[in-house]
Amino acid sequence: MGASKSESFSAEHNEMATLFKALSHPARIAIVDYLLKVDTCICGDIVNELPLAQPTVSQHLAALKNANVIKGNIEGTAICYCINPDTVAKIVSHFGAITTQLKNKCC
Amino acid sequence: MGASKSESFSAEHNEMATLFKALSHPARIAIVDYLLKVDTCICGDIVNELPLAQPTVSQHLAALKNANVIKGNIEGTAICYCINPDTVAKIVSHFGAITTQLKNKCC
DNA sequence: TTGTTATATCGTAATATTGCAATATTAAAA
DNA sequence: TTTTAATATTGCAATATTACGATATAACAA
Repeated sequence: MGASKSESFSAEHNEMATLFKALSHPARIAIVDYLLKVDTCICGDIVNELPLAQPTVSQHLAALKNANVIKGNIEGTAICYCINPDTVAKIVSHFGAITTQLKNKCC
Repeated sequence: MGASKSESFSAEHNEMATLFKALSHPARIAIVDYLLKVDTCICGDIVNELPLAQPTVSQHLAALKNANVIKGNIEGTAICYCINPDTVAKIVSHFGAITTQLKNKCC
């Protein structure tokens, strides 16, 4: 015992948890932030923007890609990353629902 | 080496990452969901709602409380938990900013 | 005081995450 | 083809998370 008992929870709860886990590291938040700041999606210098070694950044990018937070297109030798607006919309909608439910509370 | 290099990132990035980490487990998503479903904040039966042992649920509640996602008031023998609307507002605002930035993109 | 109920803490095992050096891969450039 | 640049993968050590039995604590009830 020790590992997460994800099978015991609903698919929706697991999906949201996976999404938040992808965003649960400052390096990955910084990557998302950077992708939003840069004008264009065409970029291949994320490694230089972070205080981490190249393999570590590659791992974080893979984690974000795996959770559909970002998309990556191969552009010659480089890779163009950009935010996946669908995933952002999913999170926005999740918190929209929470906000609505909170309005009908006393708290 | 192996631990997170959080000192190397901005306070804001760390804050958001900590918030998302609190929501990065299906049990904690389920707890938030349950607190929103229940009519009143006065509740002390969260343990029975989850497929986990009492100490484990207690740990998850502590994690959510620690990240200010929920608030807990002692009510005799039981404890009344409820969502912290300020933290929800913080996340909503974070994604509001992202959504605005995304609108000015090509992607 | 003694029991009962609700929740927290401790200790520990299983597993997951983080970070990086070394190395591999891939595609364009020379 | 050889070199170069960008990114991915492997292997491994350090650390963090998850889960739970056992036990502690805290407040009310009898």
